Amino acid sequence: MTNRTDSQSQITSGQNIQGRKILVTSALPYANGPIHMGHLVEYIQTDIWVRFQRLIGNDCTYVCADDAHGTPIMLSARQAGIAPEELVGRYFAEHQRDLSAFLVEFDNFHTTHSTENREIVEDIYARLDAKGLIARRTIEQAYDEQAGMFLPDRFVRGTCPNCGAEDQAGDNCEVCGRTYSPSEVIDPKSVVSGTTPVQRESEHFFFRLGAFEDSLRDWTSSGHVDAGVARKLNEWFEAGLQDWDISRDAPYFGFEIPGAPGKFFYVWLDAPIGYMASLVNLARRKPGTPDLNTFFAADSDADVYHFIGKDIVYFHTLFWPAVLEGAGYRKPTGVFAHGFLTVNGQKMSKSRGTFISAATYLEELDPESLRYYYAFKLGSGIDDIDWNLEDFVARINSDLVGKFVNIASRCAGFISRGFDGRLADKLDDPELFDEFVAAGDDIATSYQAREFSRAMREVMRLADRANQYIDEHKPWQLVKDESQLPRVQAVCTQGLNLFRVLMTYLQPTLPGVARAAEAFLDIEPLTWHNRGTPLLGTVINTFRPLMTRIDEKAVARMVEKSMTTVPPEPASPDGNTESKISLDTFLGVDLRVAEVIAAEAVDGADKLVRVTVSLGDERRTVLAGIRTAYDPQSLVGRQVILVANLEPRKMRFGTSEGMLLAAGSGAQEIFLISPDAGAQPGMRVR
RNA sequence: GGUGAUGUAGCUCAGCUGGUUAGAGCACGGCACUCAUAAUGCCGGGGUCGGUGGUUCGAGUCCACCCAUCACCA
Repeated sequence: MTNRTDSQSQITSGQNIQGRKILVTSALPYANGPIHMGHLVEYIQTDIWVRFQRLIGNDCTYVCADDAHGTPIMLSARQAGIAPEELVGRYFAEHQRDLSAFLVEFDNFHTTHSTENREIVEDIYARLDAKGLIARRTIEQAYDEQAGMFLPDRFVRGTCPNCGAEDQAGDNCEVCGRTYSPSEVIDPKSVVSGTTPVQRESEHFFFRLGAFEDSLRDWTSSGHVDAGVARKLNEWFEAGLQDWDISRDAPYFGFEIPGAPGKFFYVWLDAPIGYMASLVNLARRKPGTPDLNTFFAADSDADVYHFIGKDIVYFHTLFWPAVLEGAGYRKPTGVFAHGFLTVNGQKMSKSRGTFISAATYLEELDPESLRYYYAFKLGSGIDDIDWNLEDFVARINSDLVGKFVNIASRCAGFISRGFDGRLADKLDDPELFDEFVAAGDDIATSYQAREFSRAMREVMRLADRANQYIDEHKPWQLVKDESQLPRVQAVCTQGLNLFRVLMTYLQPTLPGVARAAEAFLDIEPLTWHNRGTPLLGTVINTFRPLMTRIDEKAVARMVEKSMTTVPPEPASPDGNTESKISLDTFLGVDLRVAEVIAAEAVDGADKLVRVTVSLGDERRTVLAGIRTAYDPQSLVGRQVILVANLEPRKMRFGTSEGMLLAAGSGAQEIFLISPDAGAQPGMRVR
């Protein structure tokens, strides 16, 4: 970077923020699932920032793409019985539909599975290789012989070598938190085929990240990332930078490495390059738009900003800048990381109905409500933000409808009814108007620094002020006195002008409302610069509600729709029975009255009984470890309680489709639970 | 396990480099108004700023330890 203080101030203080040529990206959504509320934090944050840049007159290009490669996509497609290209194609359309419904406005949305991306990836790889930055080494990796493929760490599961917890991922244990390699796992199983993987050798290609340590230390400490991220990066520097494995063996959905048959580029190499590919695709489709060199040439003086989640900081602040530098490109101006979304203070959960997809949200609620709520919560840091549903309803109804839109709503009627929609020729209180205009400087600084919550608070403070102003002058009383009519017109013109200034400030956050407001006021698109010129003497249109209140029932319906019957998460990883669960968690367990219609001892297992139960309209087979206490024959005809939505569990003797509730410590001490007389098979227990 | 972040009124959050009686919005109580999508305005109750100890003339703000929650560990 040639100008350290300049780029630093761009991030932190909001100075020198105009007259820039800017490229902005959001991280690429993985083409393996729908867009959900967590994704939207990032797209909405980025979109608001981009719209702000354009509003103040910067030349801002916003690109994104689907991240289409990698093992999970390959396996999902295989499971669905379709080609990966087809799977990816479905999400490509769906992702764009959902994001655009939330008013996220890309200049281009491309895919990493594209000719542009292949060209750039191959070119960058060739440049790195020519500089001796690619090392080749043989490594040992878990291999699934039945599926005929090498297994990523997370696709191996087994017993933790440290604490003995069962069914843990191949790279770390959720119970004790220890990290390890898949070869250390006890009794490992492939997630793909269920067989035991073997260790097999393969040659891999590595990017020599360590060669960039000095450069990266310099880059990360000179204002291109926020303080919290810089602290995190320090940890990694302390640990030492290791070479980065950028190749994967066939079968793999991705780009084959030129000159290395059967070797593919790792998805995380080609994903960020997808930013470039999207830009190039845009330039090819629309002549006259900026091209790759505009932003990425080593001597480019344009800005490049990446918005990402905190989980992928590593890739964007170490690998990516190093790859760029190694390939002779410039490094990003800023990498902005945000936190995760929690809902009602907890991780999004399918069983609680808080794992909400964009599509489900849109069935019930207005996208701009979410944009405002996120903006109200977002700062520049990597803290998680919480979507508290109750607070959400109150916030939108009170801030947006009760305060902000209300300013226009309560003034418009007087102007329409009394003055044929014509505004007064001068403001009633120019000083107050100027105050509103002046506040825009701080608000701009907040937007620029991604302190959206600060900006929203300031706008709402002004909205309160505007309502106070109207209340002080009481046009509804003035209107009763004929001689005061000019005052009525002036006061309401003032109110509408205050509204217009605030609408300008909210335009990045509420672009749809802004468009409707422009139509209502019959004005050209709002800009930050023309906000100081009051709207006088013109005719406005009839006011129509710009936003409507949220009905909390709609929120409840959305949660209801998002609820899926999956087993609840384990109460507590350390097995602590004292820990509390929520009512929702408990209700996630589907307990049913069941009648035993057959039971037999399982050959070869001295504890198991194969129990067939009826739920009325459905039969289940359960392998129950109760033989030490019950004679199978004695069970037939009695009623028991079945955990009906337990994930089916494969055992050596077959699959168990549920669990019977029983008290006791095991062995002889097993006491099955039964309902009182009168219960019918299939009845829900709660 | 290591590292990091967070913990301020019922809820969601501000509190910059330590400085007079700790703030906002929502919720709640009272009053006023009736233009507005039962919106708005005024007044009010409510917090030992996670805990303990320390530095300081003075700490929500700095330090140490502890507790809780969350995240990251290529």
